[in-house]
Amino acid sequence: MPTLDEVARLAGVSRATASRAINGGSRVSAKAAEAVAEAVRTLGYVPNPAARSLVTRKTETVAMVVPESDERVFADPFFARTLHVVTQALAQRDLQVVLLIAQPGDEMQRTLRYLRGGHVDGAIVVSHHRNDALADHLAAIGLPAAFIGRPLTGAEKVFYTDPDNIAGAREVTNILIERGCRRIGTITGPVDMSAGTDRAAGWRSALDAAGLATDAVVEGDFTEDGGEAACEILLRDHPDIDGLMVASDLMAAGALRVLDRAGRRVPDDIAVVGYDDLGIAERTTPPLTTVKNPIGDMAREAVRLLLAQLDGGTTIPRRVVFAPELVRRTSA
Amino acid sequence: MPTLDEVARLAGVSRATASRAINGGSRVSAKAAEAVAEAVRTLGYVPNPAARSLVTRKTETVAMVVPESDERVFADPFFARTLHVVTQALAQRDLQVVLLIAQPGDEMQRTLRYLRGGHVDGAIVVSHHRNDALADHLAAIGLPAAFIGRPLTGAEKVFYTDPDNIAGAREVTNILIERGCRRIGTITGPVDMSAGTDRAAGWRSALDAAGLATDAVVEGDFTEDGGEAACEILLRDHPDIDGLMVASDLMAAGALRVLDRAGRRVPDDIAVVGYDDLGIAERTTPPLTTVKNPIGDMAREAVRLLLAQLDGGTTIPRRVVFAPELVRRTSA
DNA sequence: CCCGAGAGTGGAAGCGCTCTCACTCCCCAC
DNA sequence: GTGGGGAGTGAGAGCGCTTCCACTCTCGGG
Repeated sequence: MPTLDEVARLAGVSRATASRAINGGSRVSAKAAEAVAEAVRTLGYVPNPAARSLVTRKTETVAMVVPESDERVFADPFFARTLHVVTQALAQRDLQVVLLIAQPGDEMQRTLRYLRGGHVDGAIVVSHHRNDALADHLAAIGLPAAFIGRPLTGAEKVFYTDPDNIAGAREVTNILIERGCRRIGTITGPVDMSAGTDRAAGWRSALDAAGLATDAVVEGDFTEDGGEAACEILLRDHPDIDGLMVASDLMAAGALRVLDRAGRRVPDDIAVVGYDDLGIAERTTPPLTTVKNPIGDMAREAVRLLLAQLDGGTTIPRRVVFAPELVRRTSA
Repeated sequence: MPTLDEVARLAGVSRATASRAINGGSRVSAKAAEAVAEAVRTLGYVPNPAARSLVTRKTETVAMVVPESDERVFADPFFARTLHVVTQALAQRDLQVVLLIAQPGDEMQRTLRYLRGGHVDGAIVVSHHRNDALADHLAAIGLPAAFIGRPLTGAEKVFYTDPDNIAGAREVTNILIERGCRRIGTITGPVDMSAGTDRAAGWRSALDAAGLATDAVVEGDFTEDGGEAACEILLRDHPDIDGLMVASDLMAAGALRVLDRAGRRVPDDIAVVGYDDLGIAERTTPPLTTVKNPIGDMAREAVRLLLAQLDGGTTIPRRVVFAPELVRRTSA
């Protein structure tokens, strides 16, 4: 592997000039720049990133942290879409993305050590839970970071983007109320995630405003099987429900299967609404009325928040909240 | 950030001893080792990876290269499973995985520069195509690598694992022949991938042996929509087919939808077999008879091949081929 | 009692790069 | 003519670490 020294020698300049020529080239004569470029070409020189980052203290790498089981990461279109957008957005700045999938426990310790070790310049965190305490940890490490989805603890210490889940859930529940449902249940997300608690809160707020009962609640886990199981419990304990707000389309798909098996027609016997609108909602039978989760926008904004920190601008945490958008189909 | 120097000073030893104590600890007295460990703990010392890899010439990082559009990467369970297994296997050796998704073109150039730049110790390549010429490129760079799936060019220069696609396709096609199909078509994979050409070759070989016509061929692209489109063409051009071998379950799922719409009963009017058995095959209607693609084994083996190179053992290319395994369901 | 082996240690070189600083030009305004 | 300033350059320090080498010290065997 050729070094900068050899490039400089071949180009007939000093190592300092060669370095300047390679990085941006300001304060370098056209002649010198050309000679260096030529030398780089003939030698096939590629800068050694370790040496470079040893002195610049930059790695040009960003971690995408997903404190979740790998099965879920790939089963849920949410992650795919997020990773896609994040990767694209960071690639424009020539930043590499390292995907860190780590559940709480040993793996998480390894991940934190990795983040603390200076392997990356910053982190994007997605699908975090209360007990991973990532916001606190990252704030303690002092690593620039942006969260997608509001952390349940330590939110005030970090940058994050969040959909207005409370408003979204309230509005979509109102669709059920307006169409005449009087006994409305919900399958929530995990209560250790803000998307879980907020959407449940929105559901409750809509029912409270309408003077309806809020006891038909089962916690789900954002998976299809979990939605199925939750729906079975719900039907058993509250057989009279005529409306159902499910906190994610994936869970709703599972719930629809259960309703179908139970012989309940949707939306006639029971109207169902979901949440997310990431492709699944239009493929269920019947297609789901749902709320759009603007993950593309959120991911892009999270990248922007991260870059703002990397560029040395802000260090005072900022947050960006996205308004919900209803998508009406035939399930309610 | 504390440095090794500070650790050494606090422990009352030299930097050299502190370094030895931290890495393995051979040739270090128990007393010194304990003092260093204590100092590391109180200082919260984490080694600087850039400095370390500058001298060791190791990065403890492995790239997983996927020359494919990001949509496909996440739509196809093949990648999820592969990435999962690779990540798990490498984590046991404390190796980080960097996911590089890059289609031919500019992105590919960036990726190659990244690989050449010494950011990673090795690479696992999956879903490569003829024109990306990755085997040639990686061999030229001299980077330790292992391919999952035989490269169509340069296969002799690299380590790879491969399922025996020809045998698998032949055997699954024989199921169609044995059940009495006489007009058997195929939807192939992309012909610029070995999985595409090999499975088509296996299909052809089975038909040749049985003395049947091999003209009902349409090329697909390993996506669900592509399978749908290919099946429509096939039905239009060869309305008399009574058997269909599809080169992937995902495409077969699309084909089944087309057959359903066309009013053809499966398997009575037309028997269908797929390939891969990664979860989709059991969820289609009817469930697919298919061939198991042992991607877990292949991925693990690829990691083993890579580690063999990293550990300085072999440099003479080796390959491991996996025998096919039929999975009988109701579609044929 | 001495010598050699081996364990443990520290000094110092050096990995490949960036960047500060001091220097030399050269040009232009006065 | 002279002085000031900007453009271009190179010497050299130093980023934090590993590792070679030389050294000391402790034993056990002859």
